[in-house]
Amino acid sequence: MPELAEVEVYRRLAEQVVGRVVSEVVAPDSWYLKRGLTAAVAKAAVEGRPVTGARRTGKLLLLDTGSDGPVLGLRFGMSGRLLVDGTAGLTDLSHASNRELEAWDRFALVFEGGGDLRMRDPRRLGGVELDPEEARLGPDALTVTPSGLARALAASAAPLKARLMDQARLAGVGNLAADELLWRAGLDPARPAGSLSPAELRRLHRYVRTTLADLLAKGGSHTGELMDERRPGGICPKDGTALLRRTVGGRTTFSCPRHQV
DNA sequence: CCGGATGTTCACCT
DNA sequence: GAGGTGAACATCCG
Repeated sequence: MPELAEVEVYRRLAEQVVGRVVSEVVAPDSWYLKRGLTAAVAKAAVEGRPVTGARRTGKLLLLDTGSDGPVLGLRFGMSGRLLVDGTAGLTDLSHASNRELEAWDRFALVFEGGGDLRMRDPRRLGGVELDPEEARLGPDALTVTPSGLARALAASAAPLKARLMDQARLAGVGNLAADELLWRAGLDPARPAGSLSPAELRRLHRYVRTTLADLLAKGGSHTGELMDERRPGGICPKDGTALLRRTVGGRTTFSCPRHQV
């Protein structure tokens, strides 16, 4: 589920806990703690500290704990959700069931005075780390500049879609958003990333930003126009051509063989 | 029953 | 070095 749009919704939800003081860290699943983090270390690092900021770069949600405190980095994988005070940031799930089990709660912050922030993740593909290397991520796709995008694609033989989803070069574009924005931009996902003309680069930059903003405004990465056609027999909503289904950059990819060139 | 799914990381090839 | 592939995680759905 979570791509940039979903994580931005989570970030806005997390703003509700800014100003609250962490009374307890609940980390029952050691597998969910990444890069050597342990429950004991996490507790010692943030218990008693206030949450002072809720930021986001790409799909990484960052919680600040004061100028002298660590940063908590939250990743949601494909099935992770955020709940604050028992309320989920997203209830409109594309095809996931609405089954909810507390057994899937992998990490939580409990606050003084009540309330909590929980990560609920059935598949355990997400995780929590302390002081994530934010510099390892490329510029956020929602606000990337033309030159930032050009750098992400520069002189590469890799497929355009693979580069757009490379979080170290451009942060936030997931599989669904990549297909949607390339479809809107009329660009073939398998084109070598370095083969775009200056005009195509400008066009792509415009569609990266507007598509992600649009998906965010509609409430999720599954709200694109291409979503309903991501199935056998799907057709291009623009021209009715049978969509092409293939693997590009290791991920299932749908595109229109007529207008995406 | 089988295959695939909105993500990331890593080992192992070419 | 640059890409590509498959595995792992655990659950649900068609």
